[in-house]
Amino acid sequence: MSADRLSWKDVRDRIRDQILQRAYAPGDKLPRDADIAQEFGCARSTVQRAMQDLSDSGLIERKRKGGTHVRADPVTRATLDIPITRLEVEETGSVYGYQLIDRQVLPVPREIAAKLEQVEAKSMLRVQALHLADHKPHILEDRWVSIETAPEILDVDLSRESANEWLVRNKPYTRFDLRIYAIAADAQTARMLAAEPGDALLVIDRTTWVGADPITTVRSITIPGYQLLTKS
Amino acid sequence: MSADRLSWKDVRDRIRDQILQRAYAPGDKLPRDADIAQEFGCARSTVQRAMQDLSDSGLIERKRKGGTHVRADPVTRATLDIPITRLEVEETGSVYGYQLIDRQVLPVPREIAAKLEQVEAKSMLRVQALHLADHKPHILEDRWVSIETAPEILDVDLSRESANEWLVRNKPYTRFDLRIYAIAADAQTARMLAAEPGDALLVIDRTTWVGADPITTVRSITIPGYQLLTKS
DNA sequence: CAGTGGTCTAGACCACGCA
DNA sequence: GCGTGGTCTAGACCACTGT
Repeated sequence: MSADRLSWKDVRDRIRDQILQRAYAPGDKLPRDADIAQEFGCARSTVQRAMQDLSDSGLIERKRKGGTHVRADPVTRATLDIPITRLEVEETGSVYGYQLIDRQVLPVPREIAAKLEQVEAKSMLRVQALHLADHKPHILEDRWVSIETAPEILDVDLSRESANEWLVRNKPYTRFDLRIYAIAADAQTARMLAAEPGDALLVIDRTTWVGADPITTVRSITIPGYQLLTKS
Repeated sequence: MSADRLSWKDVRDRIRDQILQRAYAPGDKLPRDADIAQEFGCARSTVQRAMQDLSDSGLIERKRKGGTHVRADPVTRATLDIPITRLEVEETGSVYGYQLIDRQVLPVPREIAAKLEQVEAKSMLRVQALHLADHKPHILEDRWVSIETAPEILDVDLSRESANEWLVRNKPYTRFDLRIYAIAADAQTARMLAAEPGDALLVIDRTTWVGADPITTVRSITIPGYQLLTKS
């Protein structure tokens, strides 16, 4: 009934338990991988795999020559999945809808250029759109798309397909930046989202690059009551 | 000048580039690991390591027998690190401060019990406290701590050490839940945070368990303008 | 049943970083 | 320098799951 071989998850769980039970306190040094492997009777690479997982989850810190230590300053490390808005809506069983509000090629304001880490401010495509769930407002997005990096966006019929979806499917990025904050709805935003002026709204700013080239920066304003949940 | 051996990161980058350049489109099937290994002239486990990374970052999906596919519904997957509040403040170069507002053993409201996934509502320790940065309000926390799971909390001098810090250092969890949303400041909250009533505030709810036993649930209300940033 | 990813092993060498 | 984690290899077997 008992496994005669240890999997890396078994090793991980045993080490984690030892840490939770204070056999090793925060800041303490753990034995070398090789010693742990010998103690557990498994290969060193199995211990290595377990340690990698514990390190990823923020429980321990590993350094060459320095060894493995229990983190002295524990962090809560969470994973946030931000799907395409359409899928997010459909996953709750709601009907997804989409409205293009505005689409213009405009000179880029200074603060948008800064977000994209661009020195010279050229013209970009600005797209404002509303995502609907069950025919009611869900997320209002205000987006700038680089025409240099993604010229094809000019040929996309953005009244049919959201820039969100087109970009995610057609312009993969290599790097991105997310920031999350709260704003109070102004009169115009409130009208668009069918909210009251002054309502507190969660906002998600996302900027993406491919290499050093900026693709897009978007400010997604959610309806009152919207919550972000972590996966694990 | 050139590495004669491929590292798993090299393999990952080459595969990622092929995906970015549409050699494989969303939904497409990639070759078997063994074939890729042969093509690249490396061991299969090296390809496996690369694939694991791409899978973790949400670019591909892998199934036994099913093979490896480029994700048809790309997600933005971010990592969120939430440190101890004191360290978060000190990292910005500010002076950290802390004030205990209230500490009482109270019967648990129904909605708090629900958050903790508890059926019977027993008494818990409720702690309200304010974290300061440079002597100004920073985060207001409203916390419930399970006396059954963490009885030692009753002996901690919470006017000196924050429950946040004590718990993180002394009650490691095995599971947690995070939710992030926005609220408008009510009169009392505004007063505590030196904000204006109606200000939009970012709120982080965190609940932790060890096994099936609840440890604590906390609602952290941040000052106006607070931003959450992702790590990568 | 059979194909594919997941894991384990044993051994080797490398790279980083502290002394 | 030298100790420790990081990685690579080659091969084997396992486990899941589609056909």
